[in-house]
Amino acid sequence: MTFRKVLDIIKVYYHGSIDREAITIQDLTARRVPGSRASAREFVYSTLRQSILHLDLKPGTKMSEQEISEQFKVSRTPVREVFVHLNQDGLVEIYPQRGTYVSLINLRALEEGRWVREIVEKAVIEEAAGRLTEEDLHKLESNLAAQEVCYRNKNYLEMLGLDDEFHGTIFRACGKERTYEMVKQLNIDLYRLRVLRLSHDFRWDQILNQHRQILQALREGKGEEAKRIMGEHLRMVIVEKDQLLADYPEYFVDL
Amino acid sequence: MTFRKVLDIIKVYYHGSIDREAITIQDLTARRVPGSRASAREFVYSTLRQSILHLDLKPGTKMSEQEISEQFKVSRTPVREVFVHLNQDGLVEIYPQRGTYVSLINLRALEEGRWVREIVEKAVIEEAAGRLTEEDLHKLESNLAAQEVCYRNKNYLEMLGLDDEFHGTIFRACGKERTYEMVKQLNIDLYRLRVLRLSHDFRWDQILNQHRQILQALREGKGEEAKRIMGEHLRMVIVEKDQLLADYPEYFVDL
DNA sequence: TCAAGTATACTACCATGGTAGTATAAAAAG
DNA sequence: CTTTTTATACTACCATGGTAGTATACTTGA
Repeated sequence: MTFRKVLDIIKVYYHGSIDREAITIQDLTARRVPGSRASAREFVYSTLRQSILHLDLKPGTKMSEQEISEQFKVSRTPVREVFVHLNQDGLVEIYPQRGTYVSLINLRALEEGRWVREIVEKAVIEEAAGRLTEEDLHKLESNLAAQEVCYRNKNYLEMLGLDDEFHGTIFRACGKERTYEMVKQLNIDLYRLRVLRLSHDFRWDQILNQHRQILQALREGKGEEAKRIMGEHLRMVIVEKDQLLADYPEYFVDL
Repeated sequence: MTFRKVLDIIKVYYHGSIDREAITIQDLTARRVPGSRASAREFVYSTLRQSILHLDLKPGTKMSEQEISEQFKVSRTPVREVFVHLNQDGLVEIYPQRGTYVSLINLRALEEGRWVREIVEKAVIEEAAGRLTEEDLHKLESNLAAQEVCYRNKNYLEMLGLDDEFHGTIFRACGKERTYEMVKQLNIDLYRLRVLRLSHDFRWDQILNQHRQILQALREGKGEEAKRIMGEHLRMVIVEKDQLLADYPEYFVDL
């Protein structure tokens, strides 16, 4: 259980040029982007969150206050606050006086998340059809262009992020940003699963194609068709419980 | 939106019309059992959460670490952790080095919450129809009986809780507990609004009646009818923006 | 009278030490 | 060898002191 990957991410965040030993709070705050007040808490939170979502921290990994605070060169107080936050996200489990662990991927939650996502995305896309502004459509087009580049370069992790952004843009265009955040929250385990199977379990060409069709239907104001394609699109994520439990038994829980 | 802008809004209304002496949590803390296993953090969290939801702490009220920790007789550390938690719930806004305030009720979020709730509840009730076990139906019946008692006693706050429980039971029966939590989270401001208008703005008799009809339709497996009634039921909560802003200008924000 | 600068009293943020509870392994008893 | 007891090394939890940043009242200067 090493945190080397986490440290790599820290370096990337801070322009990749900071000596690991030299990272202090002062450095972090000194390099903050004007307008964004990066507190230690926020920094540790966003870093750890991403590490968990990208499976740099595997499900089940132990994360002690002590160890994390040493790695991040901050005290245990902000780390504890981050744990509370991540616990609410469902990304870590806190066992008092025993330890804090990265949550296992919950297969039941996976199914439920997909169910609600299909319900909500279908409703949203129906609202979106014909209502999107030119700017919205342009944003979606740019996103698709980026997706194509990622597809050609087989940069699937970034493609996953763009996928999320594609759907998020549609929600935002309808004034449903909070809804999108909630759906994303419910599908947080699905996200980890998709990262886990990035290279071998996805038909990225089909996904890309469906995105194109959705955009086309939206542009033409064909709500029903967009809804239909979206349904197919979301049902593509097949969760083979038995296979997953066989391949990665230590990552999953089913309750 | 800048912090400053929000602060100005709060400042004006806070000094203008909110009685500082009304912010007392002493009564609630009396319920803490000394031998209880609940951690200080959990106790403070659940107490404050309920206080905010029940409007014992009005929107816009200042809540300093110092003050809260003294009232709860705990240190500032767990209080800070609670603030992080409440902040994620959307119940408080933290302005670093400035203060922490009970969130204003967001009228946009209100509309969005109602929208997604109607979408999801309709889908759930369709799944529920004909699938509920005898135990589920019995639970719903007991709930309705309790609602009738509350109605006769004009105990509307408890009735509101039973209302939530009624809907929650249906979700749980379908294995959609997490979805329910999400919907509740998105409707957290609606809850506060309902508490605010408890006595004068609701037709509790109609609500009770609709609950009865929903249960009946569920028992008979009439999914379509249950769905229709649920739609009416949820659309009953009318949000008159202008009226609200006129009556309680200091409680709301619209962005 | 009024604007600009200063002093003071706050705030949330972070570091650190101590504590009760828990798991593990060694030692003792059967 | 097995079970029980004890010792030790952890854990998250909480209390407390100090700090940088912010707002406000006060003083100063025109």
